Amino acid sequence: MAKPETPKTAITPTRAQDYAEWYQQVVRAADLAENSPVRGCMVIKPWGYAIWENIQRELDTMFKETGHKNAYFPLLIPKSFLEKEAAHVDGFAKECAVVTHHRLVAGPNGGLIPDPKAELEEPLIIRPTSETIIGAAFASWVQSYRDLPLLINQWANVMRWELRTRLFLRTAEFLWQEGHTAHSTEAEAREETMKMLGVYTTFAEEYMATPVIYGPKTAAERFPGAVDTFCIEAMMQDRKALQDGTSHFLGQNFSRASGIEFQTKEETRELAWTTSWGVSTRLIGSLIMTHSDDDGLVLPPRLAPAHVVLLPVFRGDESKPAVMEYINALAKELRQQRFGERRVEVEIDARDLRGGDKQWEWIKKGIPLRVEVGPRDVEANAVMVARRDRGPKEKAAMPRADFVGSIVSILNDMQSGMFQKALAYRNEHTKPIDDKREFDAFFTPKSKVEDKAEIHGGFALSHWCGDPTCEAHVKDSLKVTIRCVPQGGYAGAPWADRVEEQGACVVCGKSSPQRVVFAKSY
RNA sequence: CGGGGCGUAGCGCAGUCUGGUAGCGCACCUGGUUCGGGACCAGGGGGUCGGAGGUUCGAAUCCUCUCGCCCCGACCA
Repeated sequence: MAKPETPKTAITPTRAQDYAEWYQQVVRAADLAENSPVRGCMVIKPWGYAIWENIQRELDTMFKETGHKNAYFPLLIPKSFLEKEAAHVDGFAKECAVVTHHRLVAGPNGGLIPDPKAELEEPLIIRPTSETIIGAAFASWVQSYRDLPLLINQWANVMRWELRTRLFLRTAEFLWQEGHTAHSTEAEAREETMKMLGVYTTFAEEYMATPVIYGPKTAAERFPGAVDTFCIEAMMQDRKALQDGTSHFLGQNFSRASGIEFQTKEETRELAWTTSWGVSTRLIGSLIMTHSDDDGLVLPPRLAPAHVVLLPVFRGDESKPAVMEYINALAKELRQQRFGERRVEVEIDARDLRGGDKQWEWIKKGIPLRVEVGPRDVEANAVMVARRDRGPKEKAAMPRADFVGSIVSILNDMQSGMFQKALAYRNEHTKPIDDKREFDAFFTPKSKVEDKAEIHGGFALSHWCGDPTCEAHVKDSLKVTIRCVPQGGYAGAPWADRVEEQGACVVCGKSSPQRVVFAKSY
């Protein structure tokens, strides 16, 4: 009996059929994470966590190279701390988990209830972000201008009681890093803000193979309590924008709230200027939606948990020892190669599974290279190499020495190929638009099916007068927001020289100094 | 939190209207034939039908209340 309908793709539905469902299926097929019994919280599985560890390692190196030190602050924040900065309260109050008791007792109907006698005098908030608790520490650390700048980073989990969650993109608890710095001058704090935005841009482009547009947010999109928020924005394959990272210039708002004061050389007392900046496990969602295809995950080699899987092919048990010996030796040779700051990471999959199943499993997990080794290869001193950026059936025989000698350049080639592909896609779907009707049409799906609109839109480079009313109008009518006022990240794009043109606001027609990025977003 | 949909084996589903004591495909295990490949034959294991109450001789099925997930909206890294 022949299989009735062999699907042409490993992931069902495809991106074009149902992008949101495709995303979920890729996460599952690649074994990255799953929903946990805890509302809105995910279990990050080994393959997914390994990606996060790679993100962490590379970023951590970059933070340290720019002078930052890691530290750790409490998970719980006294409610009164959060109340210190008015805008901050407004931004986060609605999504805070609150700890009110410190003991459980047996309840009337069995089970446990919080002990009424053990209610906390002051509730504690599970940190949604740590500006206030770190601010309190900074206040006691900083006395003199000689104590500045203070350059701290924290790797931590935070919790925001999100109403609608999606694995990696928005979970109630997520992992991130938050940099917090304090400076003696505004100029220096602003410089720090931009420096870290630059670090994120470099990381996105060189490690995630993701082109990003960077620049300031509008006031409406600003971090609660910040003077200026800057971001890096990437385009997903459904052409929606995803913010990959943010860097905030906090002015003196938080130092005023937390009392971060220092004595200057001139013996005056001044408030420090602070910044904060962060990226989260959301980056993994970004990776998935930027690069993956209808056969599953595609990983940039620089962040892949492993670069190559060796798949032994046996013809009966008698060939097994020779093949395994060959594979083990090959693995050793490969691991001696260095790819970037890491060695070449090799998986050996000798599980007693059918070859086809194994191949597809690794395709779905997005490993960059699959290498088959069978008796014929042992005899010919060769390998069969398949690349994740090519078709699933496409493979090529290579002399073993050539493969070992060229694996690093193959991985580099894949890495840059992925960036170029993502860049071409983003540039293609970024359009200068001046006419309001064209703008509306750009963001309106053509299909009449309400719940499953086709992939449409992209980044509209349009003029905005700066009036929040015009911004709100676009948001209300089209669900489109201003992602950022572009300052860079688009050199060489066909439309690059049109960004800084003067023009007329696409909503009201008043004059505008430059184009901004409008898009639907995650 | 508002609107819609859905919770039945690891995954995908049927059965629910018209209560009668749980089934299909894939996955998993065993044996065999295959196999540089998303096999085939035979046999087998696995489910308190999301949870709690209720109606009934009898509930996956009817009623009430809950919890969770997905999609759309508001909010957001």
